[in-house]
Amino acid sequence: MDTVAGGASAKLEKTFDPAHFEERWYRTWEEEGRFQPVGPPGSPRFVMVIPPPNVTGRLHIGHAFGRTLEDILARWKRMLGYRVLWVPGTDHAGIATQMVIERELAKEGIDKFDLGREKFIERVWAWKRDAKDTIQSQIRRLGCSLDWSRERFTLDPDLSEAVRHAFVTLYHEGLIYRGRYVVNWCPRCGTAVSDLEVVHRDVDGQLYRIRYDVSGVSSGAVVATTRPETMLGDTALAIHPEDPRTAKLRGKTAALPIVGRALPVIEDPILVDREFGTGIVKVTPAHDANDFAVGKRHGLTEIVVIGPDGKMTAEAGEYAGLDRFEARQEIVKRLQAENRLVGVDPHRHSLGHCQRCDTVIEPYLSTQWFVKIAPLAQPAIRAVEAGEIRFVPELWTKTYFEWMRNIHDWCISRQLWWGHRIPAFTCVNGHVTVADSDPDACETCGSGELRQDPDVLDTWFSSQLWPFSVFGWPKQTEDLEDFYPTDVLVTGYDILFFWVARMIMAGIHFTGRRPFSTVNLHGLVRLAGEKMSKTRGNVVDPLVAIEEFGADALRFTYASSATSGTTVTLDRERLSSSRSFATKLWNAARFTLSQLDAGPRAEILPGRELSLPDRWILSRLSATAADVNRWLGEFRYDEASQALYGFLWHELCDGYLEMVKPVLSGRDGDEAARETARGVLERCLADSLALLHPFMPFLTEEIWEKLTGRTGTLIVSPYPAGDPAWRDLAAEPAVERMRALVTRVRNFRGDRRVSPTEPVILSVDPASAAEAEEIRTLEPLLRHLGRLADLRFGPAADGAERDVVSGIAVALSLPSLAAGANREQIARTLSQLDGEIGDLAAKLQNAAFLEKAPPPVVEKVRRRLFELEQRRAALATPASE
RNA sequence: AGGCUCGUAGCUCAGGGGGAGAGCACUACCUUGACACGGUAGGGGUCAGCGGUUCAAAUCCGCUCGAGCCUACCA
Repeated sequence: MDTVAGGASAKLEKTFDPAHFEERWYRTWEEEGRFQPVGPPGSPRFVMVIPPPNVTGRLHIGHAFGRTLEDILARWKRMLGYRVLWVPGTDHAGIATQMVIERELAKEGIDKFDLGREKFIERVWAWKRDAKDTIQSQIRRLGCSLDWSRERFTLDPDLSEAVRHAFVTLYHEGLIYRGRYVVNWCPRCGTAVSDLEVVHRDVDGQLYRIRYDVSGVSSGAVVATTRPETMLGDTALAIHPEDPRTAKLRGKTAALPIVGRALPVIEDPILVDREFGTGIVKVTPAHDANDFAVGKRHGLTEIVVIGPDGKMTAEAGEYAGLDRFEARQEIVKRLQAENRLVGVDPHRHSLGHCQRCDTVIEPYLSTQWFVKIAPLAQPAIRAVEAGEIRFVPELWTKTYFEWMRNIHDWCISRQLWWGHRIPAFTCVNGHVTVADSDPDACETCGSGELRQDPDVLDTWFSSQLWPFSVFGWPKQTEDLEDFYPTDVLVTGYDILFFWVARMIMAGIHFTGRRPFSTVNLHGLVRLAGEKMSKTRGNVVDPLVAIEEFGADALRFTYASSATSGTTVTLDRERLSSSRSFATKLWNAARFTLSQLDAGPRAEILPGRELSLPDRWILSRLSATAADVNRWLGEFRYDEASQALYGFLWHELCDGYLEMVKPVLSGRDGDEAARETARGVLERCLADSLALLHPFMPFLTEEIWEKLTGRTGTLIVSPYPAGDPAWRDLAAEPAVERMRALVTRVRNFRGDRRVSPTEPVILSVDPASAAEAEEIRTLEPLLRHLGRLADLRFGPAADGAERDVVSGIAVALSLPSLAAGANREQIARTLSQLDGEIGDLAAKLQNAAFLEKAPPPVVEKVRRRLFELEQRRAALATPASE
């Protein structure tokens, strides 16, 4: 359909089909540079960086949720006149992506070691290009207004340079060190992982009690362990220095079963809990972080018996080559045979699993790189304490402090191929050189024989630089100057520690400034009660939802589901209801456009005489606009979308549209009123489109074009703030009273089970002249909407049913049918009234209430009691039939 | 083991010291010229339980029960 520019005469298709225009509008916006910041540097700006999705495959509905919220903010701020920049990009996601490629290779029967590091990395790059395209097209379909000309990838040359510079800087500051420690090791992934990448889960295991012989102590020493296979690496037994139960073991030497090694009995008050088990602990420094610390304190040997592949090492003697869990069974069997197994008890305990592949994590002694984190954490804690960075919802502040104040050093080296190679070079003499560019010679001894560390960095080491590396840091670029620090970061709370906390630390450390001022943490998306997660594979593609319901409906569903809680439930019913809402808007627009066949009229409003309904809907529009702005300012997307839903559907469509249909029909011959109503209608539609645009950009832009004749300009049109001059505190209650009267009439028919078209006679007996005047003004509407046979002023006629509505005494009757009053219904209402009247009366007899409650509250209770009593009196008066 | 969050209508969830709310679902009626992805009206809740503070508690405090999440080196 061709568009007609310059008038509001264009028609909308009868049926609403989002697929018809969504892609077209995205293309238009992009071609016209709407996603790029416009305006001179220094003018008010709004900057966000996307949380870069992993290039592991496709976007799932959780990502789409976060991006929708960001786009709502971006579009809102853009319409408010800010210079908006939202930077897109993707994350190489080291371990996650490497796993995906390994799986792909496995399908082809290829082992990555046969392929070799370089060829493997080539494969990943090829994969990455496809995945990036997929993700980008998904984000486009969602309508996100990202500036694609600035798209970044964490492995881009300049971003890699930033990573290297960060590493080198921290190293020279003494904040990165290399050392041999027990780390979390995933035998399947073949790499160390950080504490955060270990998922703890309770599992049912066994606690084995094993007797070790001790020279001079006939009973020996019984130790308890959940991991008998590690005993092969025992190098001591430990007791508490003040435990009388184990005092006889002091200074003795034990013999390690199976192996026969002599184990000193050491005393360590930190390791040994006197309350637990036998009070004797086997010490395995190479396979337990606590034992490692004890080993350091007591100078114990570290014997590695489980290798990086999870199999027993040569140190394990006859068990060498066995898988760690097989070895456990064999050792238990052997101990049993040797009569050393004193007992086995079921034992439920927490066990670490690999976040990526769920393999049981092995504490493994190896040489790794670490970030000394405490000096970085301090300023990051202070920034939040000082309010320079704010979390929304606020409750996350506590969680942040909790973690930051108990933070541990961060293991950043990964034994992977996909990622940023660690810029450390070791010479033949073992000296380490760390530099921004590859060194030719060792900086200590000048040796030219250098070998770069084969490991790569934890993905999050590069992600933490994202808010400034995307702008060219460490170079002092214009972009960095202009767009950093950013304003708002929107992300899921699940990466508060992984990413947000680390960005705050890195941002402050490297740039001296907080990376953003507000962190909006949203909940995690569940679909039909099922938990979403990348590794579980039950992800749902947002494109499927877009194809079925339209991007606008998906977005509106996200917005209205975005409560401040920790989970967001996405279900089909909700999507379907959002689509209905889109359809409702479409049809309201169709109707409005059909009334505006001679061009726009909103500008004629100033100086015109407005009817009560006109004043009412403009007042509601103004209030709604103010509310939406306020809610968005508080990141309450749910409240904002609800306000719009309520206004558009229940006030504009159900209310105003129905009220003005008689005027618009022209049958009453009041041309001036008709023109005014058209103007009001146009104003309401235009502002509704603008208000809804951040939530439903495609549909609103489509209608906007038909309404204004301006193509693709809604995205940069001003966002309605809610004109206070339109607030009308007289029109609102007047129209609402009238609506209540109409409802009462319909209700009356319903009680009597007569047709909605059955004429009813309504008598009203206003208490004041002002009220009478108000009702007379609204009389045509009351007659029309209530389908009244007659509207009479004065006391109730014989046979009528009496009531009080909004303080107005009314009487209802059916002229045609002698339908008797619905006694049951009335009796039920009366008993409800009696209950409430009793409560209120008791309140007013309570001296303490009268004395202590604020006068307005007391007054309110009085008024309400009065109204209820009026109603009771009216209803209780038997109609004189 | 600690910490956090949550228990409100059949479902999903807002609200949060003074008259229990929304959307969906449900019931009845309505082919009214924007819309049946519609309209009109209606039913439905001792706001998890117990105790406390208060003139007043769904709302604040404590405890109990239940659910979820996070952190943690208990052999």
